[in-house]
Amino acid sequence: MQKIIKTVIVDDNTFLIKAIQEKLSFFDDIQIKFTALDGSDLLTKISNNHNIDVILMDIDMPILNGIEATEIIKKKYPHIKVIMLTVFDNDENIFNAIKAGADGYLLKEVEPKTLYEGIIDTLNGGAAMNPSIALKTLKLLRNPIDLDNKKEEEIIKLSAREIDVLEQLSKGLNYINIAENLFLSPATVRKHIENIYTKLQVHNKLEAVQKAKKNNLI
Amino acid sequence: MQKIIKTVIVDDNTFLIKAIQEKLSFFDDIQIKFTALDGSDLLTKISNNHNIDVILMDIDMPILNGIEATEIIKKKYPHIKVIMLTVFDNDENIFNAIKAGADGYLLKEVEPKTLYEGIIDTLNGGAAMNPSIALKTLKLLRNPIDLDNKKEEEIIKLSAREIDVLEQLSKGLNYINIAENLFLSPATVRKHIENIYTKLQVHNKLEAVQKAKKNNLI
DNA sequence: TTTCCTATACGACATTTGACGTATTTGCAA
DNA sequence: TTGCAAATACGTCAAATGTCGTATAGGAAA
Repeated sequence: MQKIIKTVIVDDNTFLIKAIQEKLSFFDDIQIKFTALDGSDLLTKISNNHNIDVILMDIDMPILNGIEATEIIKKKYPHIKVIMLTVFDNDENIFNAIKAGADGYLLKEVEPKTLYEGIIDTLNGGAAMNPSIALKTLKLLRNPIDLDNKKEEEIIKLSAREIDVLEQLSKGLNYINIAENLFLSPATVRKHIENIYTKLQVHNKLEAVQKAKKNNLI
Repeated sequence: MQKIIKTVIVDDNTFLIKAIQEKLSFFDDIQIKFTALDGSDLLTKISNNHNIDVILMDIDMPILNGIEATEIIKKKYPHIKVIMLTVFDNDENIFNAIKAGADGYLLKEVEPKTLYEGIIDTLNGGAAMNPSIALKTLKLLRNPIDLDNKKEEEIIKLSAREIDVLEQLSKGLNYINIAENLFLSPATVRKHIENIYTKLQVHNKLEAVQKAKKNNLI
């Protein structure tokens, strides 16, 4: 018995959606649950039904593009696999898509069989990739230069003391231990952390540490 | 008319060389120019004849291993494509091979057709990669931290389900949300996390996520 | 076949965390 | 000098987390 693969297609071009649907129509175990015309449309629809295995995502879309949408989807529903399916294969898009958490990156001209195998591979814990894309990822790995630069970071200002606390927090220490290390009362540590959360607009340790790392605060 | 692909196989195990030769024997346009038993053997032979299209390179070999050999080959003969063909798929080897300039990375258990297509793709300016390898390169790209601080990672074995849960955990989701996403009871999520903690020998989310990232489990 | 592991699930309990309000001291800048 | 931000600190409460025990079903391994 084969498991049905619940699939979603996101593309602002209805002709291309049709084309993808036709490519997948050969395979009985692929079921298109729904389609969306841009990222925000996808988010709306998926909030009602996140029982989805894989999303085939275009990049260039109005309102909310595929990379932004991927970031949100992977954050909220990490179990859903996202495969970028696009005509663009420039380094920026590839790298940003990977950073956003994409599980694969294929070009739209892909053969039906290759697309299908890519979906299967991805669901089996691999990653789907065009050979040309694969080469670009190798190059990116060799030149980690481009990895850091750019990105307009919001200017988040934490006090030196708050950074101290955050640093400790990032090591997985609890309030008591942090207090001991910094010669503070646990109550103070809690207050610092409360203030940090407010400034970073997060609600728990993990998010705080992640956001801090992303903004090079620690 | 098809162009003949001049191929070299490098492996210290003659049985495996034979196996690879047999896999490629189905394809008329593949011509095995010669084989070598280790990196230095390869260098000797290739200095007499570098009219070669592609080298299938084992990693674990005496005298001069596949990664060192790749580095030298790519420096001296950049036009020759090198595809790693090995049983090892640990991060170190993958990353080092890529750094050394490998154009592809396949596992030895590869299907004949996949191997052949990998060679073709590579010669056409792409990169050959197993889906599982592809995923590892993506993870390496997302976590450029681990590129430096390798060292023999302890072998931690988590079940696929546990990795699912850990992935969700790493996004900062709470038990309830993880349960919803994975269609589980929160109690089960808690139990999974409990088991994860035991295996990773940690005692909270943050430590678990950090250790998991360090070991490229997520 | 039996055994072991995995995935699933529930309950209970103590601890930790996150959110809120409040308050005192200190040092720097307006 | 005044005022304000930062650092310090306490208390309370609800929610989330970490730890323990237990249990069942299914599948893989021995």
